[in-house]
Amino acid sequence: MKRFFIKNKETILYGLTLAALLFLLKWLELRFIIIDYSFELYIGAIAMLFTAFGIWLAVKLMNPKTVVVEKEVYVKDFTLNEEELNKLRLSKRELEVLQLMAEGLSNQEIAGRLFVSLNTIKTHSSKVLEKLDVERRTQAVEKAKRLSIIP
Amino acid sequence: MKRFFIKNKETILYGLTLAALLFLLKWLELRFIIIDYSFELYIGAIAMLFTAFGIWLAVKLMNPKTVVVEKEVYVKDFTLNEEELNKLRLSKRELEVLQLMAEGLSNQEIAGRLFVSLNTIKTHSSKVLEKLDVERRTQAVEKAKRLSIIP
DNA sequence: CCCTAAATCATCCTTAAGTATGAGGGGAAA
DNA sequence: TTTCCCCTCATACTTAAGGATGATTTAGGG
Repeated sequence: MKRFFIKNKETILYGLTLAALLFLLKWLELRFIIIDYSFELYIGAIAMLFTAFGIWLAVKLMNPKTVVVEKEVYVKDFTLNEEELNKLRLSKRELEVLQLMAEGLSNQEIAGRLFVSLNTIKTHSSKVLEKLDVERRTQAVEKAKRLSIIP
Repeated sequence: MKRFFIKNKETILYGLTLAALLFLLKWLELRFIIIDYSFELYIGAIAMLFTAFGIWLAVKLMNPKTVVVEKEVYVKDFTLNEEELNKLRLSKRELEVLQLMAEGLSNQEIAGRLFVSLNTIKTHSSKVLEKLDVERRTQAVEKAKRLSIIP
């Protein structure tokens, strides 16, 4: 119940405002008849009022622009950035290949180390480059280190 | 004169819109009298119209709200190991090439960055690999980082 | 002035890296 | 059971990297 109110806060507020305005209208209508205000003036007032209301509503609801400010944090030793690692969606094998790449091993050497064929490592390394959004292994290593995915 | 129009574009637009709406109102007024639309419905339409107008105006004119999000960037601290660097006897240019290698640049990109030909960079990089006693650039970068010759 | 190291560029060649695509097996989740 | 992802491997191809060698120019030290 409470959550319903919170969720629909803006809508309810809008409704209540309209209701309040209807009262105001009725009152103005009476005055309009009695004191003979000009119809145009009355409409003008309504227009002004709702223009203001629209502006208020837009200001309330408008999406804020986000500005990302990078804050440098100096660290001595390596702590795995799991958040970034999860974002990249690297498979276990792909991460292994990336780590061995970072040690400066060739694809052939990596294949030997993991007891699989050179072609398999080529497939993995291509996937790694793709997922890291780079074109060469040196870039991949640089980016992975920068993101603290590998030491 | 032209600049005046440009400068007050929004204000003029607002004025013209109001004028157009006055026409609309007059027209609606006639219909209101003739076909006997309910007064509340008419007011409601006006209210909706100007609410929308207000929203449009606000979106047009408002400076977007900015939200600053701080993103932490982890930077490892680096102190140059001059002793090791001297031992390697790398020339100034070779060190430059090594540094750009470490940033993940290709030989072609390094050539562009240093305003020399690809062949020149190939010569330099070969010398770097030789002096660092490695066979691939990934190894060179790994070793140079390990020896604290580059960050 | 001569010698040397550095920097530049070139050619020719080999090997490694990377791209594209397909295919088959296996395991986990729907 | 079917679907989906991972891992494996293969073929064929293009591009980048690396090795060997030689030439030219320029700046600095003896």
